[in-house]
Amino acid sequence: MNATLELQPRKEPKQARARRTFERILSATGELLDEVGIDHVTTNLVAARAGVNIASLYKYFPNKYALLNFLALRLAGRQTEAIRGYLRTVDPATPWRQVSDGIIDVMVDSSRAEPGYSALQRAFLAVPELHDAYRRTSAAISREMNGVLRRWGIDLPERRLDLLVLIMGESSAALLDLAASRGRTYDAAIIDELKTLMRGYLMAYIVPPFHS
Amino acid sequence: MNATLELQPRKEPKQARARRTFERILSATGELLDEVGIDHVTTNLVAARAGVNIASLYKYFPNKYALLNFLALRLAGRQTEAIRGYLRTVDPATPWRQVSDGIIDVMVDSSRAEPGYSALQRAFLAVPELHDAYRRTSAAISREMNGVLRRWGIDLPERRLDLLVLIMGESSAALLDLAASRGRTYDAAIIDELKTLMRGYLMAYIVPPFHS
DNA sequence: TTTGAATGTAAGTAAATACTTACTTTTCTA
DNA sequence: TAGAAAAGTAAGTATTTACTTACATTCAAA
Repeated sequence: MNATLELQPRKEPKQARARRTFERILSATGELLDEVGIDHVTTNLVAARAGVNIASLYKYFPNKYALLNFLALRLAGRQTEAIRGYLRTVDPATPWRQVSDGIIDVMVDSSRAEPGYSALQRAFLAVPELHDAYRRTSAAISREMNGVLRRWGIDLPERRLDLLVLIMGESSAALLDLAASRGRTYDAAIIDELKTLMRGYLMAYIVPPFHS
Repeated sequence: MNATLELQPRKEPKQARARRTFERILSATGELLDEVGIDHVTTNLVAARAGVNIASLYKYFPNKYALLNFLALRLAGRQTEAIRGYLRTVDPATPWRQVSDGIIDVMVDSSRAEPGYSALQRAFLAVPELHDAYRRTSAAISREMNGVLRRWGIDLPERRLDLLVLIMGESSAALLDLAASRGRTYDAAIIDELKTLMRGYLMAYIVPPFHS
């Protein structure tokens, strides 16, 4: 719609009280995204849930999409960080199948800890205002994963690797969302299938006879 | 929100002129879903794009979600029908990998022919009002696919098969959406990867050594 | 302890949005 | 071809929604 919509926060909270207000706005947004869906999340509703005045919300965010954008980037950043952390600690000798499963477990844990995550993941593509956040997030995850894929012996040009990561990221996101949407606890059966799905995909590239 | 929101059309168009109006409303909805995203699709905008009075829209649909619900069910029904048609005509001796690829091609073709399809597929889970349409659609596709999976030698209880179909459907939908969202022509590279993804998943169940 | 900066809010406004009413025009049927 | 049913619309209304203004309170540095 408006090509030049400002998506950055107006200012950072500096005092402790302000940081609490800021965080309560973000938590409320995440909760409401899960509860009522992005269609029904309004800034007035967020402020009410957070227990702050609507004017306070607009002290920190110039508009609704800046708020969603900030939350989306934060949650995606935490998820990327969790994956990075896992990859740092995992024994390099661990079989790739196990690492693949491990990454999925990390994503589940980190999504579970963050209300609104899967709703936002979905909104990334549905809401034009969030496209940019989506692209930056994808790029960050690609950087993290490209090295892993190479270590597993997948020898492809950078662009191809990015594509693989994109495929894995999108299908994982969709299935995590699905697993979360049926009851508030993640559906373990769906998570298991997601692991199988990822292993099958990777096998096509790691175990040569199955390539195409 | 409102637990008893009516989601059925108010009435069917009976005369030819009325059918045209009805169709123009639906086309406009599909186009706008692609162009501005579900967040910015309003009934007034739909009516304007369709070139009909807003009151005409409400002659046929009691509210906005009934319109989205109707369109979602129609598009999903057409996609299911296209798959059914493909499966009827395909030679039973065709290798499963080829059939798997074929189904994806059918889905691509049928999505391409229907503006708004991928946006609605995404909205299915994001908008609570569409949850029911989603469940019915999933069930219809399961009926279609369960037989195929059995013919390919996947011997699992009905509930398990439903789960596999759900996984395949969701990841396909996500990647079709992705393929459509980057430029209006479907990104062929993503479609290829989707085929690899599905074959890898099916292999885990069809080729025993790779199960688990 | 003063004072300015940071934080917070009461009470709005303008615009957007979902939806209706009251009426006219078109089409079908007997 | 009259009359009724179906279809269509001009012109709204009520509500929601995003966002602001003008002012009050709290905090921290001097």
